[in-house]
Amino acid sequence: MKILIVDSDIEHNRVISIHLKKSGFDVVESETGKIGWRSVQSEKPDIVLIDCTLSDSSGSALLYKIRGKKRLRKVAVILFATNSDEDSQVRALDSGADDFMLKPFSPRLLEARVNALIRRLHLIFDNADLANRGSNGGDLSKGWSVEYGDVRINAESHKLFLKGLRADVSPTEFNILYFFMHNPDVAFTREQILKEVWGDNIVVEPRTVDQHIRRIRATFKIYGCSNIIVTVRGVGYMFEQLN
Amino acid sequence: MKILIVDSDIEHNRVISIHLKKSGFDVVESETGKIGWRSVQSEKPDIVLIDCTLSDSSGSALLYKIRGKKRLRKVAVILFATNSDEDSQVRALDSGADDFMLKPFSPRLLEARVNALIRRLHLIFDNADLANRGSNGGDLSKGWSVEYGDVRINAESHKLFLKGLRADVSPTEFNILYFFMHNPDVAFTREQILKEVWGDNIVVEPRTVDQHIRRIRATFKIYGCSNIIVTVRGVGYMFEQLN
DNA sequence: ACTTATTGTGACAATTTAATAACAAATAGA
DNA sequence: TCTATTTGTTATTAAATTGTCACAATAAGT
Repeated sequence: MKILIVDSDIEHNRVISIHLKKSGFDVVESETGKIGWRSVQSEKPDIVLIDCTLSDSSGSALLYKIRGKKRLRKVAVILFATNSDEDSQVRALDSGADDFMLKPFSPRLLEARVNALIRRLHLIFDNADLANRGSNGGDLSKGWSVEYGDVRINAESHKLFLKGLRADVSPTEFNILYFFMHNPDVAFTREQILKEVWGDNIVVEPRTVDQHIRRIRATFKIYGCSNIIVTVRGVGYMFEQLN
Repeated sequence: MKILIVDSDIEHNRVISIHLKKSGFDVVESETGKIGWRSVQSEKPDIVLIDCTLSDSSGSALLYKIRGKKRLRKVAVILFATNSDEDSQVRALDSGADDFMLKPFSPRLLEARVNALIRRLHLIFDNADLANRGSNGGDLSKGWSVEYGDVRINAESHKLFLKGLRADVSPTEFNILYFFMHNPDVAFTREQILKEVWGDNIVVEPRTVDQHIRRIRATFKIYGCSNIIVTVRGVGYMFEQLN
């Protein structure tokens, strides 16, 4: 397990680092947010520890950069702060941190929290096969039914109900809906949609997605359902769970 | 998402429960470790909150039981304790808890930590098993959001809320806001903003930033929000965290 | 007050992006 | 087979976003 520490407090840095190394972790250190950002990308750590009070850029800015990269979503992040009110603690967690610790803390406690995180990460790897069986085919046959407002979709029977009435949609339209309904309130690019619904290695023009969305919308309109698939300008489309 | 609370402190129990329910969680309560153990098996919660100081059996004993059952490995556990030294905190985490919180804490903080855990759970299931959680679920995909005063912004859904109401902004405006909200109280030059928001190698007149700021401000005005983006004369602009 | 530097404003053109429509290719059903 | 449906591509249209400028307003310095 590789841990990256981003902390400008060199003394604190050293204490933690030594302790973690002694416990068998692979430890890398950065003193500034800038270097930290580079290290995150090059070193590919499993866990990143960030001090919120960095000299050049705030820790939460680094966190936000990390969370912005899809490739880095899996890395776990623990934030530190020296003196913080509850608000900033909540904010830190809400903006994507996995844990938050108030300085000063003992290396032992840090290690305990790091280990707790690792246990979760292990579950991810254990379930990797589950997660990877994505996109095409297998995924769709599972699961029961999902319902949001007027829309109910049933995977097994491949049926779509609008306001309780059976509505007819083509297979691709169904798949798109199925995908969207399992990811409400997340905007996807056309490319992402293609990848998720069509499959990884299928080449289709991104604009094709527009057509299918259009057809789905038309069907919805017939049944008097409100626009459930919203276009997010500059991004793509999103299934919006009302309100 | 279903949460089971095991806590003999009824008052505390109630406060937490109400808050979590309001946030869309499915909440079940138990007052003793014995009942709690039965509930864990029957209710199949996603997350269990345990107060370490239960009347009949200690919380860590319940945790131990849960971790012993293979079927229950996946459930996340957060432990509470009223007055505990660091040692017991470490012990709690080492014996399998996902998180540990010192009482008293505000419901908001609890929710933030619960959400942090859920994000991890989501990564584990990676859109695949979410089908089974189905329909009624509150907003599972809350995603990463930042909030200051009247302003809340959500990266995944690309949504901006002002005073709780959905506000419409263009992509660039959104990006600027998103950037600013992750770097509160830091003044940036137009050049810096361009670099951060537009990208490294894109050539745009610095004064263009003014226009976007203007449009953002106009939107804020409509919703009666105070000037959040302040101009710093001679430098550029800054997102000011009100206080 | 005058001058200068800096920012706000409004109008407009250029650009980007999405909705629409029409059509060809592929697929499946009878 | 033939037909109807589904699917993907492309061109056109419509709409929204964006960048730029000239100029007004404002602040700062002398």
